[in-house]
Order: sequence, then C-alpha cells, then structure tokens
Amino acid sequence: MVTLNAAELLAALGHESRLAVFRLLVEAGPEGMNPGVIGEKLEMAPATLSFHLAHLSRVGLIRGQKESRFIRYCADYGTIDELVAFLTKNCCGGEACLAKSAGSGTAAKRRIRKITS
Amino acid sequence: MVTLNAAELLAALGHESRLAVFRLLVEAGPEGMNPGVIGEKLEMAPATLSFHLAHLSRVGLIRGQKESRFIRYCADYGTIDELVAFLTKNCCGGEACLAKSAGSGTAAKRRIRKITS
DNA sequence: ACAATACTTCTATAATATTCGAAATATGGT
DNA sequence: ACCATATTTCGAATATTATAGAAGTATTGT
Repeated sequence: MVTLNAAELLAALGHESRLAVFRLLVEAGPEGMNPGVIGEKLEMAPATLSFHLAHLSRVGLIRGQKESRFIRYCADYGTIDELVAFLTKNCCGGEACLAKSAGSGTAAKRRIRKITS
Repeated sequence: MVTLNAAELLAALGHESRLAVFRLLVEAGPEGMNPGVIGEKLEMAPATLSFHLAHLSRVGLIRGQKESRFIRYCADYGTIDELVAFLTKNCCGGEACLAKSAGSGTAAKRRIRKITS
C-alpha cells in the first residue's frame, strides 16, 4: 500500500460520523446494513449519511450492493486489514507491533523500550 | 480509547504531509528529529511544517522537547499502539486481527471468510 | 550588543469538507 | 397507473483545514 492510499483511508475514518458508520458495519458482519437502519441508529439525515457512505465506498472501506429497493452495505475487511498492516509495519513501534513486523528493516528497530511513567 | 479520540488520531494521520512527518519520526526512532531536518527532507515551508507538528503534538502522536535552539520531535509509540489496538479490536475483521482480538465479543466474529476474487 | 539560526505564532487567503433541504431515481405494493 | 418507500444526487450555505509570507521569540556565536 502506498502512503497516499493509506492517508486516504485514515482520512476517511478520521471523522466521527464515518468512523461510527464503519464500526456499525463491522459489527453487523457479512449481513451488512441498509442506509435506512444506519441512519436511524446514528440519527443522521439521509443526504448526510449518503455522502459519508459514498466516501467510505470510494476509498474501499465498505461496499454497497443493491437489493431491490434497499442497498446492503458491508465493511470490506480486506481494506481495513491492509491499513492495520500498513500502520503496524510503517508507523508502529510497540512491542506487539514490532514482533509482528519483524524483518521490515527500518530504523524503528532502534527503538528502546518505553518507560511507563 | 473512545471513538472521538480515535477519530482525532485517524484524522491527524489522514493527511499526506502529516503521515509523512509521522513516518519519518517513527523511522528516526528515539533520536527524533528537528523541524529543520524534517522540513528539508520533506520540502515543506517552516510555517506549514510547524502547523502540522502542532497538530500531531496536540493529539499525542508526537512529542517535542526543546533542546537549546532546536526542538527534538519524537513519535509517541504508545499512542499509535493504542490506535492500532483500537482498530484491531473495533474495526478489523481480518484473520490476523481476529486472532489478536479474540474474545472482544462483538458480532464481527460472525464474519465468514472472504473469497479472494 | 549584534547578527545569525531555529522555530513558532500571526494573519490572510485559498482550498476542501460537511451539512441537509429539495428534487430526482428506482423499486415495490395496490 | 399511482402512491409510498429507499436512497441518491443536486445545490447552496457554512465550517474547517491547509498554506505560507511576515513578524515575533529564543538562543547561540562573535
């Protein structure tokens, strides 16, 4: 994943409403959820919600599939997995993270153990 | 971590320049780096860089410490670790992620294996 | 004391994102 | 065919964020 792409994904999730929508869809699992239900749960105006759903779709974090009159939106787990992998590999310095990204070959390995103040 | 806070962190990293700055500081390790060097590497105007450093500082992703005429900025690994943990627990449905967050008790566990089309 | 360096804060401007009413589109029910 | 429902797109107002020159604050060297 390129940095540009990662920034796009991060920005998409970096908004309270969109993060809430995405979390709801992750929670909903493969069943997904319609805008109607989402809007009711999160108390968002249809047009506003549609705008955010379009944004999340555009960057690939969710996917919508028309089913008769409804649209079933589902979280795209592959994309969020990639984002987490990117953060772990490139941005993370934690013990857990270092273990996973071992061998990524960056100077981050120089990191000394943080003292929990 | 609350969602509000997570959204703030994601938004902070959701900008190409700030993500680049943060990655550079992670890469730099505990040694950190001065704005002068960062600005040179990333070709950013001092005022612009200062603005982004302030933003990253405000949300706790980096920390600056004055040293004579310079300021040493360092990545705060604890914060990014928390963010990755949040994503893994609340937003992630991947195999790797599920393994780590096992027992978080959300409906995400219902997820079926994605078919790689 | 003065000049140079390292950075920040101030200020204005430009660019982008967010919100949501209203109109449009599509589908299903009667 | 017509009405209701689900959702999107349009459009316009508002709010937020980004950019960077210029001025300000420290600090070091001479």
